[in-house]
Amino acid sequence: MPKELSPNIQDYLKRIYELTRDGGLATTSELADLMAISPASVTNMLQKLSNTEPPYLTYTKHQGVRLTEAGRRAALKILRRHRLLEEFLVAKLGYTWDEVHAEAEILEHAMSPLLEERMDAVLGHPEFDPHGDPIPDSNLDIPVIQQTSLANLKIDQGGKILRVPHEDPQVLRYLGKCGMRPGVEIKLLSRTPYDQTMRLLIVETGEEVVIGPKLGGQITVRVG
Amino acid sequence: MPKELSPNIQDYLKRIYELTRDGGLATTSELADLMAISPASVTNMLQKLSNTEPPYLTYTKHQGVRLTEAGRRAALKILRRHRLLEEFLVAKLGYTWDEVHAEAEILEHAMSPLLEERMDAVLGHPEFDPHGDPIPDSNLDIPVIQQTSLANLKIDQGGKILRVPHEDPQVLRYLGKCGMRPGVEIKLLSRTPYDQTMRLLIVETGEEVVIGPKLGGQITVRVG
DNA sequence: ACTATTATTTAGGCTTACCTAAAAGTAGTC
DNA sequence: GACTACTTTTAGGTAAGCCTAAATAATAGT
Ligand SMILES: [Mn+2]
Ligand SMILES: [Mn+2]
Ligand SMILES: [Mn+2]
Ligand SMILES: [Mn+2]
Repeated sequence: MPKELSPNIQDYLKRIYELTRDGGLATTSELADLMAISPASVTNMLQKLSNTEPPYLTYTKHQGVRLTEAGRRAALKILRRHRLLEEFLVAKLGYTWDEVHAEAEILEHAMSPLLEERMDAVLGHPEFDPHGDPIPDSNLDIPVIQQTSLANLKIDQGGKILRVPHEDPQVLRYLGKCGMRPGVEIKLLSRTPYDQTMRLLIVETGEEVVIGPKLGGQITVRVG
Repeated sequence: MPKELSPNIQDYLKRIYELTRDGGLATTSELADLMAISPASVTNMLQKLSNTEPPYLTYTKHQGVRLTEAGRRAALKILRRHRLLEEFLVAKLGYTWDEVHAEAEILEHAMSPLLEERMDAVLGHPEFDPHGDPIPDSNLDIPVIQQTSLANLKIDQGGKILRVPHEDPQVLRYLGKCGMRPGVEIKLLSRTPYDQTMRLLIVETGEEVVIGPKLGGQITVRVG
C-alpha cells in the first residue's frame, strides 16, 4: 500500500497535476523552474516516482511525465487540503487573499485527515477557494467548470470572473484593489493590437481596469 | 543569526525544556526514550546543538544537557505554538482534549509567525491550553504558577486542579470521563499505604475518583 | 544534412538525521 | 579497589533530496 508521501513528493505531484490539466506532458525544466531546483534533481525524482509500486507517473525519457491514476489521486488530495486551508484562513482567521497561498503551501503537508474534515465542516463544505479554484470534495471529485480565459474574450463581450492566479501576492493585491474578484461581472472594452493589453469595465462600479496579456491569460471568466 | 530550526531540533529543544524545568539536567537516555530513537542519535544531536553559534545547550559528556538562553527561547517559541494550537483546535474546530496533542505536535512546525498571531488574536490571547498548561505570551513570558502535585496533598486537603498530563489520549479520556479537568475543585479522601492509590472527591458533583500514584504525580493543584 | 543551441540525463558528492555495533566511561557492591 | 551493570560515546553506514559538472539527446536555423 502507498505509504505516506513526503512533503516534497506531494508538491511534485501537485505541480505536475497543474501542468498537465490540459492533457499535455509536464517537462523537467518546467518543474525545475516552478520548484526552484536543478533539472538534475527533477529528473531524479521523476524517475523515482515512475518506479514505485504503484507508479505515480509515467515517464518517457526526454519527453516528460504525466500522472497515473494513483498520482492524480495523491495530487487531488493535497490540492484539496491546500484550497481548504486558503479558504479557512480567509474565512476564519482574517487573512487577505494574497497572504494565504504561501501559508497553505506549508500547512497542507502537516494536515491530518481529521483536521481536513473539521475545517471542511466548519466552512460548510465550500466549493471554491478564495481565488475561485474548485475544492475537490471528500471523494476527490472536482467539478469541471465551463470557462474561458480573458484573452479569448471578444470586444464588448461581458462575463463573470471565475478564477484568478493565486501564487503571486503582488498580483493579488493589484487585482483586489481593482475589484477583480471571482463573481464580479466585467466587460471587455478594448484590446491593443500589438501588445494585447486589455481595458475592462467592472460593471457594478463602472470602473475601468487595465490588464496585460500575461495576466489576462490566467484569469478565467464565464461568458455571458 | 539563528537560522530556521528543523522540526526535529525544535522537538529536541522542547523535550529538553520539559525535562529541565525543575533545574536539573536532561540525560541522553531520557531523550532517546521520549523521542523513540537510539541513544547514539541523541548524543550526536546534543553535541551538534552545543556547538552552534550561539549554542542552544550546554553539554557535559556523560552528564547531560541544559538549555542556554537561546535554547530556552527557541523552546518557548515552539511551546507557545503547540499550546495555542491545542487551544485553537478545541475552541474553534470541535476537537476533544485527547485529540489535540498529536495534531499540535506536527502543526507546530508548520506555523508561521502570522498564523501564530492570528490564532492568538481570535482566541483572545488565552493564558492556558486545554490541559491547563500556561501559554507563553508573544514576548515568551510564561507565568510561574504556584502549584503542587496531587501526590503531595494531605488527607482531607482540598484543591483546585491546575493541570493534567497532555500526551496520552487514553489518560485524557479517562480523566475527562471522571470530571478531572483544570479548574475543578477536588478533595483527597484517602491514600492507600503501600501503592499510594488515591481516592478523590469531585466537590461539585460529589463523585469519587481513583487515581494511581504515577498519574497523580502528574496532576497539579492549587491547595486551598 | 550539419551545426549550434537548448533540454535532459548521468555521474559523483554533500548534508541531515537516523541506525547498529563496539568501545569507553560511571556507579554501585563487595 | 576491583567487578559488574548500565549509560554514553565513537565509528562507520544508510536513505532522502538536494547540488554541480559532464555527457547525451532533441530541436531549430541554414
Ligand atoms: Mn494556492
Ligand atoms: Mn506545499
Ligand atoms: Mn500537548
Ligand atoms: Mn513536534
